[in-house]
Amino acid sequence: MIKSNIKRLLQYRLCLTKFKELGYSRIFSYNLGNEAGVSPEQVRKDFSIHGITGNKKAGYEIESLLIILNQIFRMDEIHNVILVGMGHIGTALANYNNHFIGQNVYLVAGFDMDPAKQNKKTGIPVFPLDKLSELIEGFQVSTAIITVPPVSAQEVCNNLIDKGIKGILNFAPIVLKAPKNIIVNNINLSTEIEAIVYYLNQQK
Amino acid sequence: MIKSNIKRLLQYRLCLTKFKELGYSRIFSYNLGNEAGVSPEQVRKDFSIHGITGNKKAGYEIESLLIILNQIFRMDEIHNVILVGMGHIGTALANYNNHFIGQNVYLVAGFDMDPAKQNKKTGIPVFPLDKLSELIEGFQVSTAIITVPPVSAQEVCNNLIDKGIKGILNFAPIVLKAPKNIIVNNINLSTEIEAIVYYLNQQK
DNA sequence: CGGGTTTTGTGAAACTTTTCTCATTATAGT
DNA sequence: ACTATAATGAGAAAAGTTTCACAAAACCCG
Ligand SMILES: NC(=O)c1ccc[n+]([C@@H]2O[C@H](COP(=O)([O-])OP(=O)(O)OC[C@H]3O[C@@H](n4cnc5c(N)ncnc54)[C@H](O)[C@@H]3O)[C@@H](O)[C@H]2O)c1
Ligand SMILES: NC(=O)c1ccc[n+]([C@@H]2O[C@H](COP(=O)([O-])OP(=O)(O)OC[C@H]3O[C@@H](n4cnc5c(N)ncnc54)[C@H](O)[C@@H]3O)[C@@H](O)[C@H]2O)c1
Repeated sequence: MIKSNIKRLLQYRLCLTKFKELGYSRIFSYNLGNEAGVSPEQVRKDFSIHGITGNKKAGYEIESLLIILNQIFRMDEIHNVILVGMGHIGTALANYNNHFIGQNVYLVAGFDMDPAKQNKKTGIPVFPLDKLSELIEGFQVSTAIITVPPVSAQEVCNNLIDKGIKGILNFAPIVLKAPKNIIVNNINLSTEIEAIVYYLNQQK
Repeated sequence: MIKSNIKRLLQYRLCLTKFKELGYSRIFSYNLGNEAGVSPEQVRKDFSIHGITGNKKAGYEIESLLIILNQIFRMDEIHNVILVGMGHIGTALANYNNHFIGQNVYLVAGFDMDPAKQNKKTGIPVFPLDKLSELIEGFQVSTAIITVPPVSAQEVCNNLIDKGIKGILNFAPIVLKAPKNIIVNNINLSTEIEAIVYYLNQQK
């Protein structure tokens, strides 16, 4: 019960917010599963892992579910995040800053080796790399997003870990190497598309 | 042996290209696994599922591995893809067009409801939605990327399926509902960050 | 108030994926 | 040519994840 359970809980949280906005106050595992694209049993198992219980026949109360989920994900604390590489993807993420779920994740600064990017107004202030230490300490940042070209990604990763970063979301199409105590999440958008193309070809 | 096996094969392919560029001609499961972030046994299992074999003591020949992987992923065929929603993420993807792995995935057109986006020069031509049918048929497109706000995503999805799209990569933070024969890959970038924050909090 | 219905919670079963183990064999060195 | 070595391939075991199945509880309605 590791990654997938956590990602599903975050999805449930999103769905519950939606149901709440629609005026619902209670929900059944069946409806939540339907919205989140999983089976009702999966929903109940996911909840039971975290000791979340509902009421037989009456399902779950949305409001209290959200309170528990917010506790699990520390939605009361602010988590400052930095972004290295203010190119296309980096800029897209920077502009999304005020949408990050629940507003408990904040992109506080971007970094780029290119001085031209350091002036660009992109939702967050952009700095040269020699300001890394200062800002990581100043904003108590422990999570970073890497959006530099693959050839520089490992070097940037090492640098970030050296400066105290503990969690990394990497968009460069390589698998970053890092000590086991560092949380690394590698996302490869090209692979996500290629995989769809593969499955479509299989169907034929 | 489903999604993860395929994603790993695509990653191996990327790593092998890199090793090839570095001048290597043979590789061991140990080295490939190391580069791709998995165990050597996993590499061999992944290969054996697709009937790929190497040589005892001498490992795998990179060139022939790449040929087989290219066959598995139909790298010889061109796969045209469209993009709906030319906002921040859509534009980032459009500008990445000529980098998509192996150059067998092409973004041929973007679509947006906003006429202002239809003029913008962003790597690919952008059209209004009423041109969907025409371009899907003209370019024989079966895969689409959805980068519209969540509130419009399901509607766009239905529209695309209606026009003949069979595979969808969705960036809107909802789980799209689609018939079982349609391949849907939902990516939620916010969740990817939130998950890292969660694991970091767990460590403390 | 009590029987019928609905939904939860969970242990067991089924299934999937990864790791372990080791016989086998290709290669390199002697 | 022979031997030692090093790596694969695959079956078995382990670990992880999802689905099944059903008892128990809460609610509704008569
Ligand atoms: N744009 C996409 O749609 C897309 C899709 C798949 C993968 N990716 C990957 O995401 C990453 C970013 O893509 P992009 O399109 O935004 O690239 P980009 O070229 O637009 O941006 C890269 C930025 O990183 C900066 N940079 C380079 N080296 C640096 C370093 N050592 N330190 C700090 N900054 C540095 C550059 O100045 C540039 O601003 C790449 O690894 C790319 O392969 C992007
Ligand atoms: N930008 C990010 O970093 C980021 C992060 C996480 C999730 N997302 C998600 O990705 C999606 C796109 O994000 P974005 O930042 O690019 O948004 P955006 O607002 O910049 O772009 C959305 C685009 O979609 C167009 N659009 C809206 N409704 C449409 C419709 N019915 N048909 C066609 N086009 C339509 C708009 O005109 C706009 O150009 C959103 O669902 C967002 O929640 C984005």
